[in-house]
Amino acid sequence: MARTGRPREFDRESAVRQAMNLFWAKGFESTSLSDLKSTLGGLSSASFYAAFGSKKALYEECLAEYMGTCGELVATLRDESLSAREALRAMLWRSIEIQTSRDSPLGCMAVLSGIVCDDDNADVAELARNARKVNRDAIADCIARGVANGELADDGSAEAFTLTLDSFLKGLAVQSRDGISREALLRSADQLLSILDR
Amino acid sequence: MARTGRPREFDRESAVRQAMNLFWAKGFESTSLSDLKSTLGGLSSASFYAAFGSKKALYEECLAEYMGTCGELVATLRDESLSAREALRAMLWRSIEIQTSRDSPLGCMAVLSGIVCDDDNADVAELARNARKVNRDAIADCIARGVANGELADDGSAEAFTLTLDSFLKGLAVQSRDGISREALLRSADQLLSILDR
DNA sequence: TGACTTATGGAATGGTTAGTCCGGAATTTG
DNA sequence: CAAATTCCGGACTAACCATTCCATAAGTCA
Repeated sequence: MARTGRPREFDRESAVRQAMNLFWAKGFESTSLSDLKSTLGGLSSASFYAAFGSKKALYEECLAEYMGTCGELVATLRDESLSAREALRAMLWRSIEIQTSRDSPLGCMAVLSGIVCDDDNADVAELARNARKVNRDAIADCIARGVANGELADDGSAEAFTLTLDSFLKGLAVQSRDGISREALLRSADQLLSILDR
Repeated sequence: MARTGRPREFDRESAVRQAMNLFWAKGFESTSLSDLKSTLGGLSSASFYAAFGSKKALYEECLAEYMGTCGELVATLRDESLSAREALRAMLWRSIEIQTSRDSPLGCMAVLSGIVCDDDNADVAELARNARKVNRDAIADCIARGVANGELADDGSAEAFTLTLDSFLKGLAVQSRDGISREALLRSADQLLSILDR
């Protein structure tokens, strides 16, 4: 059943992707409605609000889009065809590749776009925080899997290693923004994994 | 020679410290002039601009204050009475203590307050970036010192280790904001240093 | 005392913010 | 064809933004 009424003049999906890149690059608060409207093809306020509801609602959509594409690490971590160590390494490499890619903003949207906020945007900060927690939990699960199948030492260091990896991962967002090269970060990631060699 | 003219009615030094806490907690852009004026004792616009020049100038002062006090890690790293490893460990512990302290905002001001910015606040972002670089260079120097005196292996991994530590350190800012406990982060930091035990 | 200097309260600046509203245009359905 | 539905351009709102201005107050110096 086709939709009745006048058809939308822009592609909503690609608009969300463009908005995602804007929020990713500038953060939630520094991205203004007029930024968004002009980037998404010069649409009017009426069109914007009819299509997306509000700036916050669009941000939420963009963050979900990000976590389902560029920021997607969970699938790698859960890939049972890889050993835990291979999965962790693949996750780090994938993340570094995306964070340092020139085809998208530097760094990680979930880290950069919603840590520091005005009080009345606390809900935006919480969305980003939840997104970060999803990744942290997936890292913990991956390590637990390695411990369970005997691949990793069962010496009580699993929680610490989760945080070590996760902190490093989040630091990458800043390093990428600061212009540290992909190659240097990759070497650093491999060195970090050598913790498992003891 | 005493200053002439009507004396200022507030303590400029303590005002800078209070402003530092505000910028630290909320970032540069989310901290508004009215936030600042009311927090610094309800002073007027005239008094604010007479004392500090502009919002950006005050931010610069606050960042310098931060780097000279709470964010001060360079002195620890250069402490020649400590071995390189001891210095690195002391630096990490000090940083975690401050970033997770309840007596000041969570996380690191140099990381949180100036990564994501509007285009016309690019100079603010650069101030914060320079502050971060100071710490990174100090870490590199400390590791170089350890290599030079034979304490650390001279196997070409120094640059990677600098980045590994520095990325972890910056990730701490996010973890602290996300409510990760001090104790867990300290365990994680010690695990990270075990890279040196190979 | 009077000249000078600096700080203060408060009003006013021009610009931007997110969001609303309305009249008209474009489409589907009957 | 007419009715119903949806979208669009653009004017509009009310709040907030950093900053400036001015008359006045409170000091020092000679």
